[in-house]
Amino acid sequence: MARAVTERADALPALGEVFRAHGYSGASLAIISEATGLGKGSLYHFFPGGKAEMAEAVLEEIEAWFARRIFEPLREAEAPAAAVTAMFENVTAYFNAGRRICLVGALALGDPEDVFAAAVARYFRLWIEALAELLARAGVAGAEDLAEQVVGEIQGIIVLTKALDDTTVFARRIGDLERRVLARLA
Amino acid sequence: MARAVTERADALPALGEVFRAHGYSGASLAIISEATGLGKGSLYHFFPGGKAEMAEAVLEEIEAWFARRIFEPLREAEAPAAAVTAMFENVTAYFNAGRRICLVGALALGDPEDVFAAAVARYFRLWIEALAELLARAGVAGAEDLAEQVVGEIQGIIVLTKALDDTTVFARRIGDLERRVLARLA
DNA sequence: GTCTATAGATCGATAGAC
DNA sequence: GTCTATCGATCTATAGAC
Repeated sequence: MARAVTERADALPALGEVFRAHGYSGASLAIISEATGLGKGSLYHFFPGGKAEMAEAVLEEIEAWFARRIFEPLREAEAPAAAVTAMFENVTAYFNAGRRICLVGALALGDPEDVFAAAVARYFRLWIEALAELLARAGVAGAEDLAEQVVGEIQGIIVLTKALDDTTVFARRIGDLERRVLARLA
Repeated sequence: MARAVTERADALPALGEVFRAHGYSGASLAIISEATGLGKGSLYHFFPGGKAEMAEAVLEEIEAWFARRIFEPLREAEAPAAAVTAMFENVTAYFNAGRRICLVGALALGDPEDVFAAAVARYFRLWIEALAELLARAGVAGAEDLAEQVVGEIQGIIVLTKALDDTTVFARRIGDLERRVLARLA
């Protein structure tokens, strides 16, 4: 039996899935309440700022996850090829091999009034910087350009996988992308 | 002075921009009414099915535009390099050099209950098929793979450009992508 | 902390005058 | 075809008992 929801952080995973499934505007408090198992009273107790604060908390958790599992390993890596492979493994795990979309990317496209624009921009900037730094250390020419291309391409793969409702697209395109990046390290 | 709205089609451009800016769930009839200059009475006169019919009509118009300006030229092209260049020119024009997002991609990520899933999937399938056919005729090995990669990468570029709020990302990445595709034609 | 009840606004959609 | 008025549902958010 899962631990009961006794603090904000316990509700974040379910909150993330709700926003992924319905978008920010489409995620009503009724849906959120059902998905988290928390009544409105509890939700506003944990998130006095309402839906906006819930989404912000989810974005913070996502950035923390990527910082720990993606950005920092890239910065601290000593073997570039292994670091690239590890990044794609973690990306594949996080996006559940294409069954899960990127909430940050979805908010980039669908954010009403750009309320989360700063957090969205920071996520992508941090990712590109960390990858570019690794590629530069590996002696790749145009490291910044390649990093920008790779991070963008991952987002495109997620869009395409969801659009075609076909997870083989994700596996095929992520595998191909990884091979192309590794080839640049030689 | 612009022609008055006297038929469905006249309202589609404004409708498209509303859905792009607010998403499907976030586009309320109040916003739609203001953006189109049509009262609710007129909106329901033109679109008896309400918001869902408006979005479907927009998607149909988008597919028609891409069919005429992107898919068919790819299929009918005799000079592959010129066709690729023309595709990227039309894509850049359509997405206004990165200032405009792809509504189909946004619906792929944010569609509630996947109401438009079939239209979304068809759009991407048609694009990939048309491009793959051209690449195969040009003798490119793995034409289907490259086409899938390119169409996905364009979506990623749009996401990244919007996320970073920087149209130089679009110009840089689309230019680079075009060069990489042209290199495969040699 | 969690619950019910409900406020107050806005939602999509309809009706009917013009 | 377009307008205003309005319906009933749903929305976010709050209040107050427990």
